Amino acid sequence: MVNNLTETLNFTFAALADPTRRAILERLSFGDSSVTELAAPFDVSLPAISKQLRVLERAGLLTQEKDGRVRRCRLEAQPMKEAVEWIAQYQKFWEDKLESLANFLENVSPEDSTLQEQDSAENDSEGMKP
Amino acid sequence: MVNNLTETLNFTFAALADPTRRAILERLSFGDSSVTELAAPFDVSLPAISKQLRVLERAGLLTQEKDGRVRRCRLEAQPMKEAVEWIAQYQKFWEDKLESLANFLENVSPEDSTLQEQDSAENDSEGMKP
DNA sequence: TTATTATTTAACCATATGGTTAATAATTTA
DNA sequence: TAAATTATTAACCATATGGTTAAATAATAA
Repeated sequence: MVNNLTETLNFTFAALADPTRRAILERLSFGDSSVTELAAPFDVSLPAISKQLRVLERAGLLTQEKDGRVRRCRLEAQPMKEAVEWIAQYQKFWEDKLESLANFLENVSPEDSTLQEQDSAENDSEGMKP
Repeated sequence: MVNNLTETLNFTFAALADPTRRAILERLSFGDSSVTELAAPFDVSLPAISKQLRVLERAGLLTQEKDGRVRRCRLEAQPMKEAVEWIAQYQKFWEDKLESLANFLENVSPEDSTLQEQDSAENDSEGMKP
């Protein structure tokens, strides 16, 4: 595990950059899970998953507890909090963007100024709950 | 630039995983900047920074606008919003943790239950504004 | 005790990343 | 026009990443 902010952010963002690892975290958000269970949805070998778990562990996003021959994996969300807090300093930049868009729309067509989240759902399974 | 959520998250988190790139983004949060200006604080070559800018561009976190022989770099925060929204689904996990800690402290010493952010400031310059 | 199950470690491979120096392109200044 | 400035591209290198298969370790079941 990691002790200072810079390393926490390095390892946390790196861990979150892989879709398999993000899917593993989503699975764990429904409850603790064994390694085999975690590996099941993916078309890769168990050692591959084992490596992904090391990466998540390094970031402090996952802990393993030995329970007989099974290892119970648990989500640890704390590093995400630090990641979100780092990103939060930029919030005003994307909010400003939205506000100027909102203002633009208001000026152009005052009757229809609803801001709609454009959802590029095409070819995208992120966020699917199993 | 990137069109679907999974790729946005892949590239955005990957871009944020490097401390040099995060520092570049912080610099840009104070205003647009040339490549040379961006490179100045770092002890690496200009081509190295140029590569980092490509990574930020790939994630849609930066745009460059040609202005004579200078390229004006600009922060684009939108992908961070998507990153934060992905992480936000885990918010309750770190909040629950804090709450149970708060409850624990209340039970142990009801007079001194203030939650203090432990700040491991040692060897850590993240978040320093230039 | 011998299998079986769960998981990791070891050794390897291809590709990605982050850095270098040298050369090139484009623009401005002298 | 020649020189200087800004930045990129090219070619290269070391290390990291994400995958593989085979072997090893540990615990439960037969």
